[in-house]
Amino acid sequence: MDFPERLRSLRKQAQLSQRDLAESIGVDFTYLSKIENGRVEPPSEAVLKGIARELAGELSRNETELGDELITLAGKIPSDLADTLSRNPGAVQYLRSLGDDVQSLDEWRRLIRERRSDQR
Amino acid sequence: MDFPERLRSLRKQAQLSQRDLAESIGVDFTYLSKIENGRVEPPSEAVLKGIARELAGELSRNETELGDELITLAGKIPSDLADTLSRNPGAVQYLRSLGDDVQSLDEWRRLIRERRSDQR
DNA sequence: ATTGCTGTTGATAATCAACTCAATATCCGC
DNA sequence: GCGGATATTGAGTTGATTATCAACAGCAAT
Repeated sequence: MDFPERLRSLRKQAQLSQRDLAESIGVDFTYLSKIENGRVEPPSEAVLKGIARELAGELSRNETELGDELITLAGKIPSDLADTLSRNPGAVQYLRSLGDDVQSLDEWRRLIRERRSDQR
Repeated sequence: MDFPERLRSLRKQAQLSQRDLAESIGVDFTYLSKIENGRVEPPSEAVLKGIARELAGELSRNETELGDELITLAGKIPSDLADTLSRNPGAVQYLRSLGDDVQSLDEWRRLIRERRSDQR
């Protein structure tokens, strides 16, 4: 599911109109419409986080996690993570060392598990 | 060393004038001047890669690696890595799982070594 | 003291991202 | 099929990003 569909689906699950959601996050409702129809690029991270904040409650979901879902679906990198990356040049090298052969979601999950077991 | 200083230093090592370098990458030389003096933000990734391409030869350095150095010094994330990250939602989770306790360059180096030994 | 190279600066332009506003269309219960 | 809520569209605004251009200054060799 792409970002526009996903947003519309989540908003409907939360039983909010475009107007209601838009007003609660402080943007014009016509802008939400365009986003949901893919007529414009996904919005800024600030708006995405606003959406996550409003929807998380209604949907009983963790706000940060929902934010990350929306942000990555929108093709962006959460800015706190981006900051970590650009402050740590080694991190970029590290990702390059992984990048080519770690393409699937499962591979990333495996890395997380490995790391958890390392720490024990 | 910050980005402007580093760029000037590399350019001088390569024995190129601002004019020469600028022309070879297709920007105005006055723009390079401003960049080296920190009068403007570091340039786009396209320009940074152009710089890396031209300097790598002169300095006998790997072009991609030099590009990464410049791009991260400029406070950006190489776009191919950014793409990998946003196409792999798990990668964001993975980085979150590392982020807090992997702050130093040495830690990232250690992760790279660990991974290399895993593969053998 | 002029020529030729190098670097710096101020003003300004082009492009793009992220929106808003006014108008119009669609849907839905009555 | 009317009225009120809801959604869509086209045109325009604003600020940031990413540069260019014209002008000028320092310096070194001729």
